[in-house]
Amino acid sequence: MKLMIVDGNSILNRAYYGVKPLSNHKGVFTNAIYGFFNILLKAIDDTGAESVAIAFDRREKTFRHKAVASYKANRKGMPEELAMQLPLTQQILEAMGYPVVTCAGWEADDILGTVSAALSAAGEDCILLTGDRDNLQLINEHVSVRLATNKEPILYDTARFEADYGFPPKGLIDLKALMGDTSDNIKGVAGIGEKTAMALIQEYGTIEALYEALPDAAGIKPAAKKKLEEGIEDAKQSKWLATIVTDAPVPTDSAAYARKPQDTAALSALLTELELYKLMERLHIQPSAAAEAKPDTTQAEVIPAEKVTMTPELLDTLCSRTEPVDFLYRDQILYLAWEHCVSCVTDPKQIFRFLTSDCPKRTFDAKPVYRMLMEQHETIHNLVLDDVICAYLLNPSTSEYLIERLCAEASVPYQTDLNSYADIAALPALSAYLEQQVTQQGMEQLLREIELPLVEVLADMEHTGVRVDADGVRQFGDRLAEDIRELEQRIYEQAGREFNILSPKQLGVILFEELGLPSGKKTKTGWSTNAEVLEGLREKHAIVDLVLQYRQLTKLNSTYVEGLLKTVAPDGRIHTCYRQTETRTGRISSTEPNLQNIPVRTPLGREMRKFFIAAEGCTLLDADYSQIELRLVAHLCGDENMRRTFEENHDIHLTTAAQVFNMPEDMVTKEMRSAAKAVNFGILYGIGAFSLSKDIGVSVAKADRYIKDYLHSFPRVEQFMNDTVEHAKESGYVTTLFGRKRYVPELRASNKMVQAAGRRIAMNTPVQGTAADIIKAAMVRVWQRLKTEIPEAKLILQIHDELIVEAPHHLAEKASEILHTEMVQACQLSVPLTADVQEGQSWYDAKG
DNA sequence: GTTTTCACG
DNA sequence: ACGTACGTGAAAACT
Repeated sequence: MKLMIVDGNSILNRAYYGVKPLSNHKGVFTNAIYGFFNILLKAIDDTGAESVAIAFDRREKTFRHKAVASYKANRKGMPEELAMQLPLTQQILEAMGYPVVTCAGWEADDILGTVSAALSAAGEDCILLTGDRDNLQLINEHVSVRLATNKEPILYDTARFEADYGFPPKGLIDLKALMGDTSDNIKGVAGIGEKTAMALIQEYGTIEALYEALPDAAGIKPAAKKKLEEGIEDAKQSKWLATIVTDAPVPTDSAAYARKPQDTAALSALLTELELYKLMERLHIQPSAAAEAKPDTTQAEVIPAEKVTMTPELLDTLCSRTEPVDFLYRDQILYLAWEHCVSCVTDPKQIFRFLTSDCPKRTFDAKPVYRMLMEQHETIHNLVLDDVICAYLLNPSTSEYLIERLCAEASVPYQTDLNSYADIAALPALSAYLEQQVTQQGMEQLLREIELPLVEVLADMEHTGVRVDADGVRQFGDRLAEDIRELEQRIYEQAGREFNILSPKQLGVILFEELGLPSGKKTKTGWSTNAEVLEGLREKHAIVDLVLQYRQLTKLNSTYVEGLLKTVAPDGRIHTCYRQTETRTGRISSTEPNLQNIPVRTPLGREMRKFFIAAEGCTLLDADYSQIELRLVAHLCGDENMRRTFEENHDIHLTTAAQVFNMPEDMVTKEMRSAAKAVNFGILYGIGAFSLSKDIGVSVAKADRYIKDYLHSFPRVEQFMNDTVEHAKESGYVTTLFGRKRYVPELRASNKMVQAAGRRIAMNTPVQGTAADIIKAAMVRVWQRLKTEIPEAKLILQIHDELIVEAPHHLAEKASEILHTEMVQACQLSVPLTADVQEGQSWYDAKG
């Protein structure tokens, strides 16, 4: 019966700093808990431990023998976000049945020391799980330590320890006695650092042996000798402090740590409340519906759903209902729910009959249903709610929306035993809850006028797709392949050997070791070789430029040429997938393929756009908003100078430069304008001097000056940013002009870096998010007008601030007028919105 | 499965 | 000592 004893505090601590911020929707932090169980469960799997005990500190006021030296007095108190996760972790462990061991006045490592010493004395093996190297002193032939690190855990036994340190595990105590440990308030011997201490312990083994040999030790420098002599009392006291005790009053019989039965209901309730769904999956735990009473309507009667046989007459009745019917369309079966009844329809004709009937309908994720119907030139009639859209509006930061999870959060009973009917049976109550929440949080208009109508618009855009000249793409790819082969040879020549140019690791070896180029920035795993670093090395060696070219060409070839060709449908068009519940700001994203990042910034990359072409007899209309985000800043903060610039349609970067550099506009140079432009963009992201300086190639001090001057010139901008952050700190979230919400839990973190990121998020989201609201509103308006006035013209692409319509030549002018009008009128602001519309046979031509 | 790089707004 | 602007998605290398 092999026991694993876990240093709970140490593992929780490591998990907290190792896992990015994570919290449930109420702002309870969960990252440490999540990381803790990942480490623990992995360790149990890997080591095959048969029983597990988890020790935690209980550092009560009770003075213990070591208190005299103000033991660990300077160890900082845990950050609040970590402290709140500690009792939760213990509760989860207890629900799982694992023994949680604490002892008033003793620390977790004392418990590890005591139990492991007792077991090994009795000849029993055990494993210690910890993130603290101090515990390595406990290793002996029966005790090994699994050390959790930022990367792979290391399993230390005596042999591994000696290989790493050059002395037996007990020597670790002596090592600390000499070199000290500030985090544990152990001072060690003044003037003796890690290097010297290592050498001494490797030579002498213990401080006792060292001091005995000291008077006539020849190998020790006189200076070190003197320090050692003076520090003898410190060394002795430090050794005592560094020794983990083995006599804590805890059970030392491994039978005392047997696992108890798991309380699955309690475990499920805890994990559901914390929204730790990944962990629940790993533990095979179902989310629980009764986590907590919610302060709202849907507490509701738990009337189990009744399965009803569908008949033509019943379907008729449903189709003419005036109350909403919930449906789900899955695997070509239509599931229906109404008034505690569930049923299903399999006949395609009947499915169409229902979906195109007049009765109000609700579903979870309508877009695929629209897509299915559009194949038959049909559409859903009278869709009044889409649950997945509501769930996204309520919290856009969720990675995945599942009916079962949402039910758990909404306290809607979820009857797993209904099997394939479980989702549909839960839908009526879930729909009611989500709709009520959206309304309560002031997002009803956003839902009704923008997001819900947009579902059909996106389905239609996907369905229509965009025509691609696949042969043209292939030829372009062939040209690239030739150039790539040539570059490859020249790079090998320069390097003196062949290697994988795309491997950052191998490239690093070539550049920084073999060619001896100056290595600057590092990533977690090695040297950074990104474009920015390489740009700086261009002058130093001819290979660098070739590598940059190679990267550009291979990127174009694999991501765009090959990637795009894979997705061209038999109709010669690409039907991208627009994702409406993906981004935290409200933007739409595009996948399979991503058509929102087709190259444009370099001449070669831009060539790609020549292959996105209009259908026969048609032309492409490309319309983009001009500086919509800066206009929004002007509107949101109410700065009069900025407002006037846009009102009079002046060059914003030029007027900004004139303001910041305090001079008339005709004195502003090109460089000054481009600096001002960089500042303007920086403002949108929550600028920092460091990044701005890199961006425009001036000193950090100068960049800092620019920012200060900017904020001084536009005090309302600074005021707005500050107010937004303050409001977000109080309420926990930020909103857009249309009421879209995003929670910013980062602002409540104690880590300064995380907090700073939270401030930038809080400043940027209202701007980026409102721009997203506006273009979505424009899309709905453009789509509706095209549909009724010129149905031959189709909206086909959206690239954040740009819309593309495909229209027959003779209708292009009318379509262009609709596109322009609906875009600029999508929202009334204190500044005008402007949109430029251009026309061409290809995307390249239409964006000249 | 994670990391690095790079494409876009 | 560290990392350094917001929001995305895809491919290749690496563990």
